[in-house]
Amino acid sequence: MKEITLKQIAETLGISVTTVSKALKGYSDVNDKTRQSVLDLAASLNYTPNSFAVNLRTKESKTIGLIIPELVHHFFSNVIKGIIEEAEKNGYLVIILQSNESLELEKKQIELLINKRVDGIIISLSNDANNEIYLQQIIQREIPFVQFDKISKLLPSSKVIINDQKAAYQAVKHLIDKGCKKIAHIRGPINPQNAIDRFLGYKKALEDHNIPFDSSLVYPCKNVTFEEGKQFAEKILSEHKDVDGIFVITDLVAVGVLAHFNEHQIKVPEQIKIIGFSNWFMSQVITPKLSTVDQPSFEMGEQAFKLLLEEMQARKDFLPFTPRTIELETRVIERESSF
Amino acid sequence: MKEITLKQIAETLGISVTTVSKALKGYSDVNDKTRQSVLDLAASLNYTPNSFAVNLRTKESKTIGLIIPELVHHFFSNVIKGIIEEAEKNGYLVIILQSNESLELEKKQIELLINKRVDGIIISLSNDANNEIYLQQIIQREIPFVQFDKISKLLPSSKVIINDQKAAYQAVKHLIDKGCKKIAHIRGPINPQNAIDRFLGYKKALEDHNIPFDSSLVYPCKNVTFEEGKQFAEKILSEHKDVDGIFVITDLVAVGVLAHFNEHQIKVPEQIKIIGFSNWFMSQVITPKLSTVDQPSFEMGEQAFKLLLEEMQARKDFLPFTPRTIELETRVIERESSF
DNA sequence: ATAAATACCGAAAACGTTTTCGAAATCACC
DNA sequence: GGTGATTTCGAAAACGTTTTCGGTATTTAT
Repeated sequence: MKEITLKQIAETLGISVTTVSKALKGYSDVNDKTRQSVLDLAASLNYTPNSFAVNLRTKESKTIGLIIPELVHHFFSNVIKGIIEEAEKNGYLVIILQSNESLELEKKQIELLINKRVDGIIISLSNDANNEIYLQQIIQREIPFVQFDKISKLLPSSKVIINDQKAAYQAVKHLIDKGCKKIAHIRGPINPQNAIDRFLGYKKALEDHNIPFDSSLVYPCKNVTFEEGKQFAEKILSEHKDVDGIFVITDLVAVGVLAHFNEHQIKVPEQIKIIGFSNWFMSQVITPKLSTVDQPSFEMGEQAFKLLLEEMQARKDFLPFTPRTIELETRVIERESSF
Repeated sequence: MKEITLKQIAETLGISVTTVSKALKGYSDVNDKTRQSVLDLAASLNYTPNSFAVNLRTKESKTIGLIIPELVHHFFSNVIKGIIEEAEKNGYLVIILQSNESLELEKKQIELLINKRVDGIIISLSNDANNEIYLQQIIQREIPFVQFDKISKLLPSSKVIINDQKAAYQAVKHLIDKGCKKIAHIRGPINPQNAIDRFLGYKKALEDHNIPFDSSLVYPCKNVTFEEGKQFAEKILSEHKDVDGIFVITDLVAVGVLAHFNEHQIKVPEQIKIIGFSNWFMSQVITPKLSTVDQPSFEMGEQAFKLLLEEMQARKDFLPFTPRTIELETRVIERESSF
């Protein structure tokens, strides 16, 4: 069971390696008959080119790298799915790494991918990352590079994002429209851009509707977990009895809030209305069904790969490339938790 | 910004490429001083070996392929996480593909991975796959190969599984112990081995406890979705009013059942007790909390990679390798839905 | 002093492909 | 039959690394 090579085909056919290669690659300077005999033999031997050699020769591997903070997460799995499917359509494979929200790991993984000489890199940053040198180095080395969701605005690369500020604004406005007067916000960690933007959207919606902003109504998550949702729900109840609405950074945490309220006979939406973020599958399954902001995760993955492909092709053709940013639409989904 | 190569280092140092390579790889036949100068220069130039060339020369890429039926799935994301982490520890990267339960895609993807010459393949089969030729070909070509979860028993490869029959037996026995007399089973599709085994476990538990097996109490899923759970819940109620227990193939479907019962004021566990499978995170969040069978998904991933590594190393050293099967432990988790 | 052992280095082949460039052979045309 | 165009082919270089093998030069032992 030895590997079939061009050389073997050439020898059994009594022609040169060059001609075999050309025949297989559809060059015009090879006779129809010889081409046919090459194709026939290659097919019967089940020949496939040695990709290691092709990589070396062509300097590309048709493989891209993807780094995400956390794999086991509805939003990210959907993005990954979008990336993989779009990549496969275009003949690319995807190597996935997860940073576990660790700067150290993220750095190491980027170097890993660069050393592997992937054709491009897609990344959603860990919480603490920002304008780190190891990120700038990707751009300096002219490696095609796309950020999505959790991005560094400073880094001049292509990006796929939603307008977090606007989306949050609409979510909070929805609560206000439903009659809420005192709205708390369970926000994400301090650093990530999208947590900041959602917070700003929350604040602006209040101001635009003449509701005074009260910083004691803002509760920052550390790990963005179900458990934190339960804890903050309790804290909110004890610190601000008259809160009648909560805008939560993401559905998972909002479900924690709901769980706590269910256990303590707090009526949602009668006493407190809740809206989450990202339209997790489970949010329409629990009781009461959770209102949320739909975030097109699968499409985000597709677009991220498309942007990367643009840059990869531009670089290959030595064309100039200027990064693009794609902003996807979101929409409020009204369900029982904010009726 | 040109790529640094051994040749460049050799030329600036006035020595041969050979010596540079040896110095970097710690060969003993190179003088300490020359080694040091090579290491220094390499470090200052930020040299990293061209992996395409290394791959070609060493005939390995330190990359493995992983094919799963569906990425957006709590169980599979956890397995993937286990595989990636274990692989990274050992210097391997992971290319992920998803078959979407399509035989066609699965076949194409395996060929893709073989042509990419990955060092090994880990797979969880799509529902319809069994002993297909394209699977046998992996083994014939002596590509290190591990199956997990949804496996083909006939295929002589390493495997990581749970004892589905035993686990199902224990789940049903749990319902019986709790007093259930007429237990329905919402099972998986006809083909996959684990659906078959869980069904057999269900049947055996009934027989061992003198409960007659009634095939009209078995409801096979097609797509194993939340929606199917709701539909079967309704069907069971209309066809068998006196059912007092249901064993469901997986938590997601069981949550659908619960949702339907909640909507129609069927009391769980008072009227009907329910137990699911795989200990999905959500199962302890919904009301009532779902009893289930814990399936160690992360560990399954770790073990799968370890088995693959064993085989990869054996092949590299031309040692004989006989496939191993690792069976992981499961345990029934009792929660509110079966009190 | 010579012989044998050791330390250090480099030429060269090999991995398998792609592509350039020139040569040979065939053809068309007057 | 001679010229030029066209068709068809292959030699060779290149991608960057690893490893074998032999050759000096130096050291050690006698």
